[in-house]
Amino acid sequence: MSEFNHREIEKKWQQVWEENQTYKVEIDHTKPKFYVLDMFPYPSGAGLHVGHPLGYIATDIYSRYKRLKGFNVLHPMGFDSFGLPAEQYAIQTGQHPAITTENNITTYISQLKKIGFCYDWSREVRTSDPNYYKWTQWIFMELFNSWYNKESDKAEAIETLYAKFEQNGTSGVKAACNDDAQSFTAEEWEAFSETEKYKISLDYRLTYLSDSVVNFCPALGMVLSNDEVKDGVSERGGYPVIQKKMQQWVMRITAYADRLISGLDLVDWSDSLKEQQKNWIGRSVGAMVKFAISPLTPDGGTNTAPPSGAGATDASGAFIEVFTTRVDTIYGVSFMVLAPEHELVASLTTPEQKESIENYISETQKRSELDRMSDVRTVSGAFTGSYCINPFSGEKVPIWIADYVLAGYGTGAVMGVPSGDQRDWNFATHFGLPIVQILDAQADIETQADATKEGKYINSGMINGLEYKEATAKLIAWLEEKGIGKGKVNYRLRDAVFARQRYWGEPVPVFFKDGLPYLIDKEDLPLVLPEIDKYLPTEDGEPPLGRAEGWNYKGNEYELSTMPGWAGSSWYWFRYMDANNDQEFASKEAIDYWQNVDLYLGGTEHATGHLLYSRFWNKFLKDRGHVPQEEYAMKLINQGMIMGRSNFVYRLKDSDKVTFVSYGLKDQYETTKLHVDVNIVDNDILDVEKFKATRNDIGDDPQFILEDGKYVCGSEVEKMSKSKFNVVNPDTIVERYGADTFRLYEMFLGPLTESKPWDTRGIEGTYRFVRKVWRLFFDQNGKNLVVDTEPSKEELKALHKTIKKVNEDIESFSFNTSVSSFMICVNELSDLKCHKKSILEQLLVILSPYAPHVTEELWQVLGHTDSITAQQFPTFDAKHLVEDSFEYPIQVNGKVRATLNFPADMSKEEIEKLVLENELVVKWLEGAKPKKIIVVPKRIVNVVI
RNA sequence: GCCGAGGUGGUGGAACUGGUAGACACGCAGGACUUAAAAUCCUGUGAGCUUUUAAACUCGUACGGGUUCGAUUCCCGUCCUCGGUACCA
Repeated sequence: MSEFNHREIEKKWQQVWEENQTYKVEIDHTKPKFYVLDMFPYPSGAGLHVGHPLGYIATDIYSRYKRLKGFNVLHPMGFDSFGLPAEQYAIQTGQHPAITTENNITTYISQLKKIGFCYDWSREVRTSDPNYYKWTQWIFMELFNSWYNKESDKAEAIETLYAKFEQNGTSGVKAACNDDAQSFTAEEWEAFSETEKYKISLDYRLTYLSDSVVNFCPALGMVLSNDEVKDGVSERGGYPVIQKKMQQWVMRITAYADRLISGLDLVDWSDSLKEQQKNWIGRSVGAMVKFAISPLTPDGGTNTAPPSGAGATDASGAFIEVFTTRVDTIYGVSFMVLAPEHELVASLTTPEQKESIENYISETQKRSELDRMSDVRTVSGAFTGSYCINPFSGEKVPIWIADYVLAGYGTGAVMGVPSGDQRDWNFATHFGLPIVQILDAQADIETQADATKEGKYINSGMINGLEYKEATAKLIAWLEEKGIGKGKVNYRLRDAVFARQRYWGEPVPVFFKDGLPYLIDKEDLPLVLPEIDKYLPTEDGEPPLGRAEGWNYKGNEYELSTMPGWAGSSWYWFRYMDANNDQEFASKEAIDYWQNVDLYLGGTEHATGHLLYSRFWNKFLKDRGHVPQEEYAMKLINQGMIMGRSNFVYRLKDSDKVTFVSYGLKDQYETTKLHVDVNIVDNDILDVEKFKATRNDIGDDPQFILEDGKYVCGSEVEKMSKSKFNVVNPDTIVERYGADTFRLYEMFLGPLTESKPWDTRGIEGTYRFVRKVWRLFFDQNGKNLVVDTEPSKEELKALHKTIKKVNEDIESFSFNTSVSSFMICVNELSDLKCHKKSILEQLLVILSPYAPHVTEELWQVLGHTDSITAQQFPTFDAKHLVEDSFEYPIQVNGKVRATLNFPADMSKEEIEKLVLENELVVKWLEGAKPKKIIVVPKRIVNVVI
């Protein structure tokens, strides 16, 4: 084959690799292991677009590179195949999601195979496969059978908790548990029935049932994601959506909050990602404070304040508990705000306020949490009519409700300190509540809040004259002494809801008996998703699984919700280690060898979802002795998104005939901008005939106002999506330019971690590059040019420069600049007319991770019979980079203060002359403190002090 | 709103620790080869301006300030774009 034909070459080598199982990986103790993982995709119906493979190409290059460096590389691929879109499609068409998912995966695999990845496909996993989700369910059961012991700081089997209760009851037990868990003695424990004991244990287990708020659409009878809700109505149908409490399975991720923070020190992730996770967990140190409720007097008013400094809760014992990070500002409290969902709201509302409170609550129910947080400009709230007592000052504090307080964070109640918090200040100003200065350093609290911790306290009772630290300590000590509060660490992180009211997910291996949840027998795993007739909720609003006939466990009802999307993806990297094991989720031998992921690559959009949940599960599995490492992803890279480049046509408004005007002339008319399929646009020039033929919404005889006989389209960069007609399919690109060119171009587009637009035009450059590589081996007539002679100095220099650069670039994930280096190298070798075997051999090896097919082919042209994948990455030899410069010391006052570098071909005399001519520089150095010298090989450029 | 990232020619981007801004590539223009096209090769290409030429000068890294002999790079402020914001995966 002497004519370059990417189709033949790529087809041939993909076949050879498949037949020889070139990329099959086995445990091999003679080599160091290296585990490269991509975040596995959700197989959507639209197939892959050119944005998806970006990360896969990067990891593929890295894997191939590591292999050339002598590592045993695990590089698998699989599918996160449970999800909403397949279910949505099923609702619309009645097609079983398993079938559409299967089809989509088939498409994905064929698309991926065309790009020439070195995946070991024998290890493929699918989260929707019962052989896989058997183990997802198994992990769920392990979590259910565990509790978190804060003393040993790890999860333990629930039996150890029973043992502790038997010995000392709840005293001395430090557990992550539900807030309402009760206390009891060992004797009381013994007296409980088995059922009662079990019921108590439910408050401690790492998965538990809890009430949480969801978007519920009564018209659709469905729970919706925030995604599916737009402006308070459902995206589909536009029906109203309300916030509704629902009992759901929840995972106690908060037990791991501190370890999720400290574990970040063990991994090599970007600071910004670590920052995002830390902020998401949101550890804050503060205090819990109870505000006694001032009881209603018989005439409907409230009591006057009790004597100041009373502290103790009053006779009724009712109180509101708040969490605050600024207990030091407590003397500045001028109101109390509850979340509208707070459980005390109903009982606190006085008859006069009932109507306004109820109106406010119904308004709030229409707004999602995101709306409530985003919109800080609109201050809203309602007064309950009741008051509580500031335990320190004894002052009467009015109780309000407002939707800027969220039920899910802290206690769902906030003490309002308008002088120290801007949102409180806005609230107080809006409703005419007092603003009290509490620190002498607070400035200008008439116009805005000042959150300073500087200065000394004023108007602040027992802490007047103190500073922040002592004041906080004194207040907390007093609270703890009186038993009305305590210092507390709080987290923004909430326990993770582990249920979806949907069909297409893992069934939860739980049944209910006498209202209590029980696990099914492990022998009965997997609990396989049952067939149902329709994928909609039942008439009485139960999840779709409620439709399944005979869906019960030995006569007991199964849990009807399924697991969330993040379940299957929270442990999948272990499954790849031993993907076909039906005895364990992975064998001990495999886990011991592969340990954890050395390089993990995926989008930054997973920062606070998947990447937190999966770390949680990994830590849990480690605590229970199933896996060895505290963290599973040692190095993480976030690839950027590839955006689409949309094209537009401009349609005249108010015109009898359908008329489109070219981009350059559109400003002379009133036009409407319309998306046009980028696949019928070349270089921004519209193929008018194809446009006419493919659009049926433009009439029979559309008119075009052209410029220079062409219709020029406008363009914009947007997210790639079908609806924007800007999707580019990798298959088309691979067919036309080849996988090697495609791989090189994806890398050449820009830095891996940044988002960048796809522009098919630019691919010509890398296509030319690949053909230039071919031209180093064959001339235009297909004559083999390769000679086996000694390479010249220049040739070695060009090669080794590139070896060095490419090596450094791959290690630092700068794939874009290494492609540039290859281009420069090949240009230089072409200019030198270099066709020498020893140079070309090494060039092929370093290029092979990027362009595996063409290099494999040319490797054979050089007379080899083995695969290029079995080679060693060549070592860079510095001696070939001819010294361009040498050092020349600059003396100032007889002392060497600096050295300048000069081109090697300059004579001593010339340098003397230059230095003299640059007397200024030297003199300037004299008066300065030399810090650093910039070395520029070509010429003296600059001196830095 | 909050958290995180980013903004450099017509376009994608390069520039190592603060030291010649625009590497490499696309596009465009001109040329060679060709009956022609494709392919290939060569030259030019940030803006402005002076000059017959050679060449030089001024401006220029979102905007406004600051630090520095020197800023795309560091600091403060503003604007814009993207990701996340807990049931998309």
